[in-house]
Amino acid sequence: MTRAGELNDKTPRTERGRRTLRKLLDAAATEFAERGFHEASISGITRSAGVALGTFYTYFDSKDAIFRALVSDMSAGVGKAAREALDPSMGALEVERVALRAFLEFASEHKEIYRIIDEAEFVDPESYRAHYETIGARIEERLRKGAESGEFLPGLGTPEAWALMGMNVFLGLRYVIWAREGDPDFEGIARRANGMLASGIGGPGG
Amino acid sequence: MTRAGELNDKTPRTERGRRTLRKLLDAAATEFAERGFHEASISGITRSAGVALGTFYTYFDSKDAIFRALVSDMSAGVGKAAREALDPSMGALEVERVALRAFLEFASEHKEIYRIIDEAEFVDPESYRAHYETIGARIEERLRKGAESGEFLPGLGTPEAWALMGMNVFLGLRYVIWAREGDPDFEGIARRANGMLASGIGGPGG
DNA sequence: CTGAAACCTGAACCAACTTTCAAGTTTGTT
DNA sequence: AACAAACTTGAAAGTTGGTTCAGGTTTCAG
Repeated sequence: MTRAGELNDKTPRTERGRRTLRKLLDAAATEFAERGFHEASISGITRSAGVALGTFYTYFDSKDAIFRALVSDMSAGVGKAAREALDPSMGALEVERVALRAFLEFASEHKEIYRIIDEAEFVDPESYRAHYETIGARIEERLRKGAESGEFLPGLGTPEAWALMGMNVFLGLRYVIWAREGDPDFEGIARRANGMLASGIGGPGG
Repeated sequence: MTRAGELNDKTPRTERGRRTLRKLLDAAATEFAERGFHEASISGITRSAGVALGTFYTYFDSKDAIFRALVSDMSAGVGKAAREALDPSMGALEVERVALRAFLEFASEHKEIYRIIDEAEFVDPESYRAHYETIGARIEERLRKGAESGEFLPGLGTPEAWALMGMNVFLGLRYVIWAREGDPDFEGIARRANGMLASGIGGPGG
């Protein structure tokens, strides 16, 4: 089985090997995104990578294995993109606005990532869960800091973090994956979500 | 192909036929929920339904077809459960709290539905999208009414509706599907989400 | 009662993929 | 240059499971 390490021994030792591995991963990303895990075929991946079928097994033990490798790569990529957009000098609310905007932009440029991570719910449930738990924890930590600085209410915790994460994910689903003609731009969406987050939707009596 | 109608002609004409159809649908729900679409097999479904393999094709054209039939059944079921919990005499904010609570309760009692609807993203994308667009539209309509009565801010629209839907779905994911020892109960979750919705998480300066 | 339509049966067909493997080529080190 | 390890190749083995079908059984209207 070999989980966790996943290095397994199949790590390439030569320059050529590293190039081939990368070609396979890139081809797999496209293939899985376009056809979905089950429709995608290893021969499709190797064809599109320009290598022979058997070569695949030099680098991965199975179709599942390459899918898992991809998910963990991508999950890391999402986190990185978010962190890079943020800046410690921002206010807590501003951080949330910028994070959402960066997320929408990133999703828009890497739609394939989203299909693949979503499909992980079925192909590799553990990674899927780990992905959201990690992001959720990161958001919760931001809320805690915001409360500490007095910008947010005290007592915010896991439920608020997951609610916020769900907001972001569904705005991505609607305005990136299922975007329509005439939809507001990402900045506009981020602003509205941020307004909602700041003071809710209740009237002045709130 | 035959979409939409899906009656196709395979509708049973006799009492025995209707019974067999029901047995197949029930067996399929269990089978798909436990194993997922691709791992599930038609022979598994027929075995668990207690009929011969060939009988399956008396009622459905393919594995996809029975999956679609299931998704549309279940999507309707979710909507019905939500509507039944609501009551026109409730205030707008109260409606949202009760709706979330009902959703969490329903999800908790029908976890299989959630796995199946989620998998529809890959097996039957149109139904998946239709499912969320329908719910989103329903929420948007509730927000509009709340704004009209003055209980909600004016100008709420699709972004707020999808944000709210995302909150609910992710709270379901975390507190129903991935529930942990010591988590707050559904009422508690619904209250916290409702507080967030009412006045946001910004401090008094909000 | 009766016959036609509806329904049921399960072995066999079939297409599609994943995975293996033995033989050849390239790379990099000594 | 020379050799071992790394890498590549693609045909073929092996699975798996959806779908078909010809023949039997049950249902039910007339």
